[in-house]
Amino acid sequence: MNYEKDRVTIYQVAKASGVSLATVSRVINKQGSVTPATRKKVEDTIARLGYRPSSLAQSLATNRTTNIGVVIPSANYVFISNVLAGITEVARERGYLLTLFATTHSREEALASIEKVISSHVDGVIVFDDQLSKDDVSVITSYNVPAVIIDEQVSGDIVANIHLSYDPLLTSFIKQYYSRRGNKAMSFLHVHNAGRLLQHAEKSFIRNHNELGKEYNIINCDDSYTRTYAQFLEYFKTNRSGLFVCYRDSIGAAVMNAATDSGLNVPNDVEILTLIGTKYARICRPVLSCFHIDMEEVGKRSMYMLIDLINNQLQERTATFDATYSIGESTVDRRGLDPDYK
Amino acid sequence: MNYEKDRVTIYQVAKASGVSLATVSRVINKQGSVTPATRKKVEDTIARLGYRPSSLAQSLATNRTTNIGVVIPSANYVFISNVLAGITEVARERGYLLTLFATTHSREEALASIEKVISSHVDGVIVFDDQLSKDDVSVITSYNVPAVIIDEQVSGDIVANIHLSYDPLLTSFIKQYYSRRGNKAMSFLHVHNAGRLLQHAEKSFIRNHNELGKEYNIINCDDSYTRTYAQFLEYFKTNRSGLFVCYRDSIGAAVMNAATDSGLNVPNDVEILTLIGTKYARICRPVLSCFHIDMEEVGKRSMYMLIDLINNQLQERTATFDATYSIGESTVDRRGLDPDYK
DNA sequence: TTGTACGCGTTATCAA
DNA sequence: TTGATAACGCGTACAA
Repeated sequence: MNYEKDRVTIYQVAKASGVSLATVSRVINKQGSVTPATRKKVEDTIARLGYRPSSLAQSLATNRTTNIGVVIPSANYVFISNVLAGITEVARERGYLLTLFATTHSREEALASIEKVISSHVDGVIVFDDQLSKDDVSVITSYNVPAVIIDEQVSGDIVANIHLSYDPLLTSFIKQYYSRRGNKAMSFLHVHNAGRLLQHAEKSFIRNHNELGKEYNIINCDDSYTRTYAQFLEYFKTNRSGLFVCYRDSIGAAVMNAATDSGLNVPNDVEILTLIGTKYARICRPVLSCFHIDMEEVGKRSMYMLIDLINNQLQERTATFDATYSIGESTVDRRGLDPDYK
Repeated sequence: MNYEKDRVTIYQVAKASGVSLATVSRVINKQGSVTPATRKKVEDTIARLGYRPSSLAQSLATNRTTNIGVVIPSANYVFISNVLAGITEVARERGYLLTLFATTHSREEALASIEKVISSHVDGVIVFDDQLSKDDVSVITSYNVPAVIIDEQVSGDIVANIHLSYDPLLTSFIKQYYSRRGNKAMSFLHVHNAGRLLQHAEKSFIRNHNELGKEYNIINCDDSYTRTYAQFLEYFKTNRSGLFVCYRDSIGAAVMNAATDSGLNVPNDVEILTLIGTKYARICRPVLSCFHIDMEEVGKRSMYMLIDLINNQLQERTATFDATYSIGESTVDRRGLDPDYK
């Protein structure tokens, strides 16, 4: 194996086949007319020399990269990697490559990502990042890069939005809870810097309680199973009941296990609701009740929308995914939610 | 916002600033000497025009992309996304962009990915894919692309390997189990097409049993929580005990929950061991006993090795990650494993 | 059907 | 300190 082999160029292939590089270009792009004989001749030398076209040069010449940028927090959450899996699948199927622009919880780095997106010449970009505002995203589109934004409304000619709808479900959950026989105090687990999705849910939680004139708690906790588990082991020494609305399954499981391990009964003493439920809600005992959106589907859909956007044939610029209530064993009420409940 | 704005080129910046494009190039690359006055002049027009250098053209000219390719199965496993998270973090910290080459369980697509890796001009590649053999990977390095291979041994000048070591731990687990008081029949859960890692473990499982002259079972199951749960709900109607070695936490949880829900006691009737344990092992009740390697650390390490490899200053071409035994409640023995146990 | 010549947006070498 | 000019590897009108 020759590791020092320099990149074989189209020019070398042309020379070795005794044709011009234009002909080689026609062969590899399968367009324009080429005699079967010359085609074979060229294909043979391509195979012999191990020629691989430089996508860099191709992109520069055609102004297309067949690369899609994906802006996501590097955070290692299951629901994020689910979105990524969906994006990945469609990308593979449609022949796109994915460039990852990972952000952190730092806003500066998020902005730096935007610069890189613009520089990188991607054909389009999918943004699923809580740190970026509308204006930040507009910068991208102002450079003529089509964008699909998940969970944030941005307008423009080459933008599409995907809306993740949790609020109506949460509203009806709260209202029905109190109207039926909600006797436990409700607490919302606030996680610092966990992003827009959680913020919206928290606002909705508070608003609903205010409207109903009900007391509620906001409990600060870390976005970590271990620490939240420890925290609630302590908590349940003095508090022996409650309904807890949690961000992710890990957090919900932490509260639930802490309750169970404190000798409390779930759901009779303590109820748990998880906002972003994944398949891990089901492996818990008791099974976690959760709100659920198929994030892989969200990823697929955003990719399909983006491709249509790129090809200028996107009809509907907004897609909404409604969360559903996955009834587990960590809540008392098993009747489901009426979405039209007033 | 002007969406029709064409890409501003270095040439336009030069013209607008009244300098040559060579000077602009010096300014954006901060090298060569430029008068503070001209520098400011250029920087101002860059800001005014909203110029962003094309990384495409830069890469073509410098023959460096600052892009790292990542070849992983699109499969949506937690341990894979953990690796990706580790890679991502170091990439961000070191200013590399990531290009994702997702493969499926189809070998053809895996080979297609290799072609794309070569075409894409990445500065290096990290391969964590069970479908690719040594020879496939050698193709990449033969094109002068440095590579770090996870869980497969490939040799060459510009290759580094990361070895995930489960076998010794599994061996001592099995030996100690029988030498102490292992009275339950051991079963290995075989998942079709789950890749090399599981294959190795299965081989090791069988070899150890043969050496000890012990009976064992191989049980085929799907790589899905739901289906495996259903399967074992059925299974436990007739089989009321056993020790089950499972691939991932989901599978282990499926068997465990099926056992518990069948009125069996874990670990007294049924014991469970998970090979690739993640943090989700701990949210289960009982807590799953598992073998564990910090996959995020694996990702980070592979990135560090690759960067060193690219810069020609990698000392140690092989890194080994030894699995540790995370003792949970799904196995009877809580004494841990002696790695030197014969 | 095939070849010539130019452009894509940079970097880098060499003069000035 | 600056400015021409030649690469980098390819696509593509246009001409032959």
